Amino acid sequence: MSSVADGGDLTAKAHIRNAALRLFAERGHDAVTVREIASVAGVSPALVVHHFGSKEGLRSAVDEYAGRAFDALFAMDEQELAEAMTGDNWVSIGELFARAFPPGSPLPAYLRRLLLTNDPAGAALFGRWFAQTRQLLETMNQLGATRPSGDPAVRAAFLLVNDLAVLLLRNQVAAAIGVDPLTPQGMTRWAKEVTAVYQDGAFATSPGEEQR
Amino acid sequence: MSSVADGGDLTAKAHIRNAALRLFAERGHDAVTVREIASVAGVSPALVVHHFGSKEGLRSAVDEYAGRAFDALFAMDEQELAEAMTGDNWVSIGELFARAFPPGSPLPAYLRRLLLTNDPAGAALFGRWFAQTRQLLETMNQLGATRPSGDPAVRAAFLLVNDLAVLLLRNQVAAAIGVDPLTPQGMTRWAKEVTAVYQDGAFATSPGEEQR
DNA sequence: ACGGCGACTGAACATCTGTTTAGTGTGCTG
DNA sequence: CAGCACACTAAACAGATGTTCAGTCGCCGT
Repeated sequence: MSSVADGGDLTAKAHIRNAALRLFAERGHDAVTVREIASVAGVSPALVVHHFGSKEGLRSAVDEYAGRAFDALFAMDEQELAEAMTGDNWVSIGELFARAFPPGSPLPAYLRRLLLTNDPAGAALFGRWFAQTRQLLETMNQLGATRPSGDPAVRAAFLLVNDLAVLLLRNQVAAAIGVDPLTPQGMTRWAKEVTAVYQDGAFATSPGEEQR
Repeated sequence: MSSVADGGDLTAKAHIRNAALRLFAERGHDAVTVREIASVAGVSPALVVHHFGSKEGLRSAVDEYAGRAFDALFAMDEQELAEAMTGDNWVSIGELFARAFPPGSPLPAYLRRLLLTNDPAGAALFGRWFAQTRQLLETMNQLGATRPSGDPAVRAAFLLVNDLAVLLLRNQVAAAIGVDPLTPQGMTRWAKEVTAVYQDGAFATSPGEEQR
């Protein structure tokens, strides 16, 4: 769990996994060499294949490890979550991330790789999150906390994808608005706008136009 | 412009650029070899470095080419665009893409790579789009088409990022809702929900107050 | 016809890649 | 203590990688 004390009492295998996670997240799987991972982990290249069979084995081990960490974010009681989300209090995935991981964690960046390199691990993760979002909205709907939608699947995908966008484009957003949206300050600024739009909309309902 | 007749009267240099664009978009810069690009383009590996100096040179040539194509999407008259966007008619970036590029175009996937890797080309592109989105909202605001926001920068980033998310997560979204959101059918389904949320919000206004 | 020039190629080169092999030390178990 | 399993390493290997080199071909102006 902790990534602050990387020189702690971790096993060499864990060191390798952590080094690979960080390097994969920063530069992508193919741009990172086994020798590099081994060097960062402070071991010999031969040891990483000894422990993980191959570079591909290491990759899937990291995928599984990261996937487990991500799923833990969503593993809260859904009913409780739905009740906490009354109207003006949308808990975004970004907030869950910032709450669970230390500031310098490579996990957000790894999620980006996972989702954008269309590998099966990312697809599976997205599928699970989509199902959970959809169910969450259904529950909130029954609580009267949401406006009903004519297309619940697309509505859920839209909200999920919007949340993920902040994670995926974190760096670009930070450069644009001047503050990292995953820091506390950035998050409150971001959340205020998200809440405003999700509550009242962004467009003026035009005076003469028809109301749907 | 045209990518339909790839075997047409294009110069070999253009063939190489196109092949690289497609392969880079599909599998990432580092996972593609010069020999592979040459093979797809039907030329020798030596020719690609003859024309582009190095693999890195080819990469930046492709970046520039793609960036030009992307910017062309936004190069419409802003005032006109703002007026077209009255309330229930938000023209998303995804729609601009689908309107400009043929279905099988590698450009959406390349945009994903561009924004995913933190290379300067992607950052510059996002910066330009952010500025344009912000100005568009400002214009729409003056036309009374939008609800004013307390934080225009974040509002613009939020809307831009939401649009981009559909492009970035296109495959996952397609798997989740059962239709590619960049096809006409997918776009109308998606746009309907986006419009609904942007117009009326997604949450019920606080319980006990004003149910529709 | 000729000379030059640029597109284009096959083969070679040095380097880097993931992986293998053979081996060293170390701690645990009988 | 003997035996053994396991973490770990240095060195080497085969193949792939980006790039270079020497040279061929075909076109175009003179």
